[in-house]
Amino acid sequence: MDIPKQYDPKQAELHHYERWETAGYFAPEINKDPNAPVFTIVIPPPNVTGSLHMGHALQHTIMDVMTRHKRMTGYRTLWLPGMDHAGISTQLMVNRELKKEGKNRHDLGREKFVERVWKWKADSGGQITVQMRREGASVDWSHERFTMDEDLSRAVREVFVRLYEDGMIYRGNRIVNWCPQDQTVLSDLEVDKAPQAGKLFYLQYPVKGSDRRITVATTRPETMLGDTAVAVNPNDERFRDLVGATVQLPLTNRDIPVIADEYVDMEFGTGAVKITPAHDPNDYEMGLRHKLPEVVVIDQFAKMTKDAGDRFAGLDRYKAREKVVEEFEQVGLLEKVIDYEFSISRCERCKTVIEPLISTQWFMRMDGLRDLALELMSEKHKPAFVPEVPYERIYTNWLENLRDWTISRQLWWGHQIPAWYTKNGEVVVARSEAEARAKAGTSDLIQDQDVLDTWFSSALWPFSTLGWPNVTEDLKTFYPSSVLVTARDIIFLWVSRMVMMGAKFMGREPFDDVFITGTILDSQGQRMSKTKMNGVDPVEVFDKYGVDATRLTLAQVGTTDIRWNEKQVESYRNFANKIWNAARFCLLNSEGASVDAGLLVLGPQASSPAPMSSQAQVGNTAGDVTYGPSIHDRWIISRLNKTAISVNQALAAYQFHEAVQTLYHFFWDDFCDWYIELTKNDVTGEEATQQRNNARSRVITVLEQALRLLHPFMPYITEELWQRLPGVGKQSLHPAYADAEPTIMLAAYPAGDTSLIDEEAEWEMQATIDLISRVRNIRSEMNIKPGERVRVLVGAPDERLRSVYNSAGAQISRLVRASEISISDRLEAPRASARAVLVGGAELAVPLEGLIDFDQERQRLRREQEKLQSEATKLEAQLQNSNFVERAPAERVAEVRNRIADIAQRTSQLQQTIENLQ
RNA sequence: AGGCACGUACGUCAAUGGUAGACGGCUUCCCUUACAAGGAAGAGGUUGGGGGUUCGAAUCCCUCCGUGCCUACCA
Repeated sequence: MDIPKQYDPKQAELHHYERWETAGYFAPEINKDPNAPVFTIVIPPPNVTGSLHMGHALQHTIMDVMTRHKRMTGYRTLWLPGMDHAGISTQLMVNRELKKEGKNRHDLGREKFVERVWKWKADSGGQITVQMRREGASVDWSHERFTMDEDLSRAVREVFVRLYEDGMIYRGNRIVNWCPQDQTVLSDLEVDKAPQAGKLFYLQYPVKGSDRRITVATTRPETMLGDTAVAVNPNDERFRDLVGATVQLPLTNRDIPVIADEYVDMEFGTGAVKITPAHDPNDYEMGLRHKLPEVVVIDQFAKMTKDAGDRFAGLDRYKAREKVVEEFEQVGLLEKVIDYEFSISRCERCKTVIEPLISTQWFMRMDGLRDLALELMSEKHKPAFVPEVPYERIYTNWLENLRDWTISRQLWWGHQIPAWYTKNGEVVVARSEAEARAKAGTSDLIQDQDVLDTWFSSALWPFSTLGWPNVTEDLKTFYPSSVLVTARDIIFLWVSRMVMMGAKFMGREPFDDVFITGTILDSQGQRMSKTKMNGVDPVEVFDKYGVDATRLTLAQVGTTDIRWNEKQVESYRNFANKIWNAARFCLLNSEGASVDAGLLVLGPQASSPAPMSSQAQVGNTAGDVTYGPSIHDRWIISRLNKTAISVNQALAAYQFHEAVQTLYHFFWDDFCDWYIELTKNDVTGEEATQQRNNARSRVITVLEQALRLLHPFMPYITEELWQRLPGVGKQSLHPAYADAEPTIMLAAYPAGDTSLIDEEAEWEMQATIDLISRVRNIRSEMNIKPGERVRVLVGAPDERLRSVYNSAGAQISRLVRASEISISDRLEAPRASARAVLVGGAELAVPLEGLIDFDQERQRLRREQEKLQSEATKLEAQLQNSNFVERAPAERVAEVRNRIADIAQRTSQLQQTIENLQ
């Protein structure tokens, strides 16, 4: 058999995915057990414009680990993929294309433009679906959905109509975030706020009928043209007499009142605020309170209107700012200008500065929906956030302070609002134009030109993708989903809205749990972003280290923020190579052997022979009777079962880091470093004896179980190797998948069996490991050449220990390169020996005639003694404390006493040894 | 401004209130017939500072210092 010495991830990544996909292994229908429990995840739909970034790779890895684990455990699993139409992003993308052709969307007109977007999607959208296949994501592509699919669009219209009929959607005039570039309204969540250096202008307004002036401070002088009041705090002594007065608004011929409002902060600026209800959200609110007129001086293109006055009309807002300041200076009303840093709002997509404008938009009333979500949390504790702290509170606090949601957008790409207007301006909301005509009693209707916020359709994702409003089999089977995996920055934008919509239209939460992943930062601790150019491309990492190594790195990120560290991936690349070579060893020694779970049951309870390796436990048939199992055989089975139990527990608790660590150490430390080494003598025998073949079968069976355990994390290498193992086949599959062709992804996940945990074997094995480590330590410290053989003398008063050492004698000799090993009840060794103290009062000596430096040896032993002594000192101090002895659990106190006794024995043995060296 | 996290080895991160660990890096030795992407043996910590609760604190409480995130507002 020809197996390369190095694992080549690309080779393994080439074929398996396609086979899994075309064979239908990802689809829930592959599971033939009618009573199988169900596990569902809906993917957070990436933007159709997007390509894979680290955040996706992280989320997908975690979702895939869970899905593959559940699938192997026998669940009917659905991981539903799809994409979001991403209104603004996509429209921008196509706009840019048009620009290159010297056109804009208005040249095409709405219909042609939308066609063009669909064409763009067909040609170059959905890069990410290719990358997801590379990742190994076991999503069911037959369930792939797009938020603009006809079915999903129908769900959108249905929800809109029902909410409208319930009075929860309304049309109104409000101040909104307006993007002058994209020509659309934006929700608060689509606006980026960032501090920026600017200036604060102090403007003086003359008070009528007096020679006083009142000074207001502003960062946006151009808006003064639309001022309709000056506000002061009612408790402010400085302005008390001015409340009710009239001021002459400079550069205009308007008179405006001085009003009093609690909102005004006396400490800030001059304590007097100019009020521009049409161009500032807070002023707008105040305007409503005081019934102030709204003078619109800036239009939707951020240019000044004619109401700004003839001199300003048509000017860009920043030009107008300069001119206003200039004119104030000329008339001597500019008091001062100071440098001032304030935060400025920009469009999240195009980065243009937002202009607050009053405009007619559609809104969703959130109070009722909010209450439904809060009720789910308080009464059913759904959804359960992982980690619960701090996300549950962040989520509920936000809900409690929720404002109405602006749902209309002035875009062409998206779900056009299902509202029609008659000639008389009547509004008809309907599921279709036909229904609208019937309702209105006329066919002379014009549909609202706006589309819905992209997040409107995303909010329906957990049920719209399953066929709602039809009550389909999918909907009945897979709703609610089991867990949502996402990043923390869309808890409000998306998670909360799905919960509200799920509660409203499905009557229950859309998912049981919400797993919030950590954030992957760059090596400087900065967030990765396109603008900073500090992102790491997951595909490049795949190419360099392999998908499996990258997945392992990402899986252990879990919920904590971490700095990206390529060294970690490299280390898991090495781990993959270790797996490869362990398998290589097994395969090179596999003649006459076969995977057989029966060989793994070696305990006294081994019972009837019934080969059922597909059972989700590590075998259950009679073991090797002819040639009794060795300690290391019993030991590795114990370790394997402990590992399986621990990994299952960790996964159930979303402890991915724990699961990865457990698997890593089981495979590398227990299986490779000890088990393979200890079993090598038997496995590499020249003669094809039953004993050799059993040993071969056993090691290959342990390997097979380990590959299953690793599969959810490392799908490619495990499948690649598993396919090569002798003895795997249909019988390896979980019973629910009995019809499928053999694949590790449908094999039964080892559950672990507590009855196969063998503490006795673990203790005995530990004694052996201890002995080997001691001899190696001596070799190393005494600078004994690797090729040089040593004699090992062991004295063990305990009979059990002697038998342990005896039975492992050959392996020990091999691993410490001993020429001979002699075990007796009392150590008798030449004076010129290096010595060590072992467990249970046993001692060890390595005769080093002519090699030993007595001084050096004494020092080595004293260091050993000191280590023990300092530990003993601490423990004794604990025992001195009567409170500890009285109050700590008896078990704990006993532990300390035992340890002290053990140390005392070792110390005195060491003392003896040192004295004998004199 | 308010709120919330975090601070552990040189680096990145673990650790139900019970002897602080892993990986990488570092030192020494070894291309020993699965693997040098490897093997063996080591060094490295008063868990940011101070105080408290407790028999016992990395862990719980207070405080200071440092870092990050979120929310609101900054006229």
